[in-house]
Amino acid sequence: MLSLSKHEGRSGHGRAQLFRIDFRPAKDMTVVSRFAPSPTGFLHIGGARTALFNWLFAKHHGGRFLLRIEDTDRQRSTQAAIEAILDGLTWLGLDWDGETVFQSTRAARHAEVAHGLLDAGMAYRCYCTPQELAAMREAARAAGRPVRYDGRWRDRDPAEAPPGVAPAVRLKAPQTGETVIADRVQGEVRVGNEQLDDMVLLRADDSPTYMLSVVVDDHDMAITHVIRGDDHLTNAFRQSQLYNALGWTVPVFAHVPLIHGPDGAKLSKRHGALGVEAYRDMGYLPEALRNYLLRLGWAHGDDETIDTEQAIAWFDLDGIGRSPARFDFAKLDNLNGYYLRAAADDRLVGLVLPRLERRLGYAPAAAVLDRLRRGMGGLKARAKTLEELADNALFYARPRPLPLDDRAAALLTPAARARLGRFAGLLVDAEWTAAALEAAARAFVEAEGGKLGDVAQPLRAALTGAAVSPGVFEVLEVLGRDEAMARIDDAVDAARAPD
RNA sequence: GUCCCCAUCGUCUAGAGGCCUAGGACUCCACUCUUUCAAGGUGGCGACACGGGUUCGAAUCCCGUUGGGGACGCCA
Repeated sequence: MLSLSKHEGRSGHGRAQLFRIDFRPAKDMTVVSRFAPSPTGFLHIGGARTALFNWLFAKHHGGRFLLRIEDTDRQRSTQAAIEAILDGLTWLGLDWDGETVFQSTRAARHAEVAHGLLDAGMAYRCYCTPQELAAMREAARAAGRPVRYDGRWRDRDPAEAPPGVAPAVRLKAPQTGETVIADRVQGEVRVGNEQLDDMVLLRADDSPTYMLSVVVDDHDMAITHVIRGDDHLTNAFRQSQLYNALGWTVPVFAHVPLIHGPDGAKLSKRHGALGVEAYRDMGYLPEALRNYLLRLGWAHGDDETIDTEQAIAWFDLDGIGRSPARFDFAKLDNLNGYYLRAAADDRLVGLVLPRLERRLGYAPAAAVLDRLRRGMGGLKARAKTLEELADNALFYARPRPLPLDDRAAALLTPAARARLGRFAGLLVDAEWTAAALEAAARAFVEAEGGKLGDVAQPLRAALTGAAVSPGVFEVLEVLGRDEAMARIDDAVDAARAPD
């Protein structure tokens, strides 16, 4: 029997020791993890992280990652939410093994287990009405006592049951001693059994409760590791009691701290508790979100940019911290910029195209597509998100004459336009590569006197309509001689137009 | 109210009693590179919540305080 104190269990060192002794899985034990969302809304960012951790853990150990939709609340579960969750996981690249399990289809099995407990005398029928229960809770709260069911039907003769009241089935939970959870993240957590009441297993309509369903399904699906948000930590005590009553092996628990908003409070919609599809729409790459979520509450030394292959090699439960982390868009942006720069140009073109179409109101022409392909290197280096990338790419897609923003207009002074006109004359039969064009520009300013910017900036304004863009000679090359000369002419001609 | 959990720069974190004058990353600032803006490079600002112990020695172990979070449904 292991008799480490709570505190030894909590320290990093002690924890490692504790689990070396207690939890080293048998050599032939295959890890089976699962993600078990309830389809009452989209796949939010916290759920996505939980799914990622489970997925990574299974991959790391060469095990299986299963998906179970906990749709036992028929009122609140929707088909749209199920699809949103599946889409979200798919977009994130978190594939699951085997068929998706729908918990609602297993109600009969759940009830069967509960009735077995009833037959064995380990559960009992409770005839309390909802009103009675509510009154009980209110009285306890008012008296400053713990709020829980008092077990009034636990040993009462069912013959005394009031007529017309359909009973719920409750577990006859231990009333003395304590229940201990050996949690891979939280350490050894214990609670006195007098703190826990007799949980409902079956409702009055014979439908199973979440508490029953989870335990039965995790057991039947042979789940070895339950990794979930630590809002479930107290549920783990009750579930542990149920496992014991059933004589089943308790899985390894790992309760991961929740993600908080920037103000430290529970993540709300305002903070970013959005569906993953919202992050997709905001222009984040799935690999960036995966990396960000991985580092939120988990660390591997000083490593920051960790691709998925590396994450699989490194991920384990010991690296998970126990304090809640706050969601930070600035860091996500930074990581997204990194993965944007690393992404293949063709892939980015595909992602940016629909965004351009939305801005333009029509599908860009083939020539534009070609420009995007060739100009992507300069474009992707300057964006944090695909939305920003699309904004910056717009000048490649817009028809002439290009609208000028204020700073670009300010750049095109009469003198600058005149200079641009003279430079354009040299361009007519120049070799059309960025390097040659830059050399030409340098030669031009050398001859005229002045800095490269004197010609490069007006050129940028003429070509892109903005004062900020990818390298102007790259833009020149990508646009091609005809389009570039036409854009320059537009700007120069405007100089001749009467004010 | 009861129970449980947490506490290192603004944020994410490294940290296993001496390698800590506390490291990295994001943000911010400066410089650099430079045709713009990014990216890159260099540097800077910036933290062990507080109080007691234990110890030759504490960010690290113990106790308490304070602050934060979570759970207390015939929801999941």
